[in-house]
Amino acid sequence: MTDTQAHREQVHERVLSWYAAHGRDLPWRRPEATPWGIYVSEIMAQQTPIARILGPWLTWLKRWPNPAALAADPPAEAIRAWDRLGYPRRALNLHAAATAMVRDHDGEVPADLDQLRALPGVGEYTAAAVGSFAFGIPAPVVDTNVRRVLARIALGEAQAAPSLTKAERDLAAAWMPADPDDANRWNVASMELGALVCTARTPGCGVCPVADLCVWRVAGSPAYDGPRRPHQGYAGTDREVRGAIMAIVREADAAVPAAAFTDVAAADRIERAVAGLVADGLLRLSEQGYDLPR
DNA sequence: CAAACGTGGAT
DNA sequence: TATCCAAGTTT
Repeated sequence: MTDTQAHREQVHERVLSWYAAHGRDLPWRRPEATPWGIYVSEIMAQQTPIARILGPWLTWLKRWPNPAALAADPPAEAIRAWDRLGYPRRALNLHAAATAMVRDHDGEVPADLDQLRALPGVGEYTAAAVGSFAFGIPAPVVDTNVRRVLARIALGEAQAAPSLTKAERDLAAAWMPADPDDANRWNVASMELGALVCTARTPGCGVCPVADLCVWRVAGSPAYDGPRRPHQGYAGTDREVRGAIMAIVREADAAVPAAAFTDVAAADRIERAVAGLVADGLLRLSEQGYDLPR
């Protein structure tokens, strides 16, 4: 009974109606949301909890309602507006992508998977997500939520492997409903199920619409026995130093001298972090010191 | 392919 | 307090 075509269709039905009743009313999901708004939401959501991007998204879209508006401002403004969302290269990428949209796509978000994928900061996931949510292209959207949902429902495993495998891509593709509209709804609905019910830490199997169809659940929710995801530390890393330096430069009114960073860490670590930030284009060295790119 | 890349809330 | 985890991408 498990993982047959009939099983999948039953799961589709239940998850789609669950989403219709319980999906969140996020601003980029509303009918009036533009491809640009959806694009910005996807970049902001990379490795970042949805709750944390809500405010910044509203601010961002009000200030830069379309790609041309953002492209008209210097990258420094995008980096400042990004504030503490993390991975500030995403702000730089967003600005560069807006510039590319103006230059190559008539100021619009391209409605094509390959053209999306060619934009800076857009990988396999984001291209599929923007394609599906903004343009109705029924590409499999395989994010961390979908991976976990499929691992449990279809494979009977508590969690997905540490990194996306070809087997998982194939599985996600096989699970796509044949009808394009259903496929696009399945993308957002299965992601939402993973975000709200089929969560990593304490899954809400008691309220899950497909608990009785879940291979993992039916097997008694066995513990994960595969390889663990490598632990990503932060304290003592260059990332920590880079973050502290960027915070100082963001909040300064003018270029700051290197001396402004001395309290952040040991001199050699500061030197390495600054060099990296300059190489990444997040920092610029002028006569007066370091500032954001213009 | 492994490792780098920010930040903060939850357990 | 320590670790985990969050709509990934790039090199």
